[in-house]
Amino acid sequence: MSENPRSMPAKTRRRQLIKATIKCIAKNGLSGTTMADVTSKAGLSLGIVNLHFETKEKLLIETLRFITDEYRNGLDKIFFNDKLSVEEKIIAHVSFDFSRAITDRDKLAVWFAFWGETKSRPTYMSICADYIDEIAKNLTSLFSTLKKEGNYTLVDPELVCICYTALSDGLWLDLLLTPKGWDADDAKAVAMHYLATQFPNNFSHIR
Amino acid sequence: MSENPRSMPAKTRRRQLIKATIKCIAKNGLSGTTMADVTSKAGLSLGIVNLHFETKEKLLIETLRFITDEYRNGLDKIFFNDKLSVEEKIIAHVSFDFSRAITDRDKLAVWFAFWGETKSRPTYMSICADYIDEIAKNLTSLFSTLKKEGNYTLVDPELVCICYTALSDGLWLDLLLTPKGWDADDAKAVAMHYLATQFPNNFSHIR
DNA sequence: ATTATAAATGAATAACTATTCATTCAGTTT
DNA sequence: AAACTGAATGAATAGTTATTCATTTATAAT
Repeated sequence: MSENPRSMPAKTRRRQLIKATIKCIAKNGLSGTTMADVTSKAGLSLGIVNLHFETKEKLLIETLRFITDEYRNGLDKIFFNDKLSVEEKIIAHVSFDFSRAITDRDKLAVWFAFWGETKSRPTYMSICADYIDEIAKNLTSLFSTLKKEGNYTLVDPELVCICYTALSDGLWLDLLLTPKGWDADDAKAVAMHYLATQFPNNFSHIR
Repeated sequence: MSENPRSMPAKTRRRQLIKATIKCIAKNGLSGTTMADVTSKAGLSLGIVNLHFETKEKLLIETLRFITDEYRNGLDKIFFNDKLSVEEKIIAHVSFDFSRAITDRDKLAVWFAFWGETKSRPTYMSICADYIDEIAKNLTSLFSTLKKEGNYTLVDPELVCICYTALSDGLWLDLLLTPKGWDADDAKAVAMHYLATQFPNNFSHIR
């Protein structure tokens, strides 16, 4: 237990507990996750969650926020990277969506656990609504720019953004539910296949 | 309470309880649904769930099966309808996916409640795995036939099936989460937009 | 009309789990 | 080294909820 000295900075402990919570949610679901589970998985004592998060509900919300921030920050780094062309940004966006960090089963389970639990949906929406909107705007503007640059006169950037977003949600669900014989690279190929229908000169034949 | 005579056929009571369960899951989530909630929503007494379903878990499973069967049966009627052309069958499939009966918010909430709850996922998979596979096979064969009939040499029917299925899953999630300004007809239009990219001679300009 | 059968009830029980807080302990200051 | 500080512990508490089952009630059979 050299990993667990008696005393640690609060941030470290909080992160340690959030990591344990992600694993517990993935194994037992939101409501199946007990304080005893989380703390024992973290190798700590039962009372420590209340010390650092006050309530179970707040621990769960912070766990969602952790994953949410990770996703938003990853995409922001791509959107605001001046060294990338529009085409490269879109490819980077898709690669990120189906990267190891995002398609990690435990983390996917947390997303869908919150989406499936109506009780926490209002809270979820208030956490996510803004950044979902921001991501949609950014992605739409990328499609819009590529439309101009590539003379794709028939493309509807907003529609493509909605379709791509729904498609990736559905592919994440597949990755979560499907036990074997299907991985993040396969899912990414499906997403690229759709983009190739809209921007054939940019995305066809890309593996 | 003329709706609730003291004694009723078991099937009627079971269906009555399942209907109430769907509403409760939509309002409070899987684990937030209590026996007291369900029975009072059904206007019956607390003990009746145990009488008809033995346990809460079995009631939840039967509720999932009810919705599952409804979906499968609806699609089967389309697939095995000899009077429809392949094109008509595909359109009917999409129309069904985004029909009132399927995009009912309460029912969508039940789907995602189960997908989000890892604990019941093995049970869920055993209920759904077979028919999911069957639906995929049927849909793929429709795309395959349309490819031949329409001389769409570049289309990959299996890929289109996977992509359409993921897309509709994602659109259902949007319908569940998005509060306003977006309905089943909008979602259907997105799905048709994708099919039009693959079979432009059949599905373009269809509202 | 009387008895038999099955459905339905809901108070009582048993099990589970979030939360509290008095106590313990490690590291720091004086 | 003695006193202090705050992080960490975990037994005890309080609240919730699935499940049981003795009793009640409606319907069917004789």
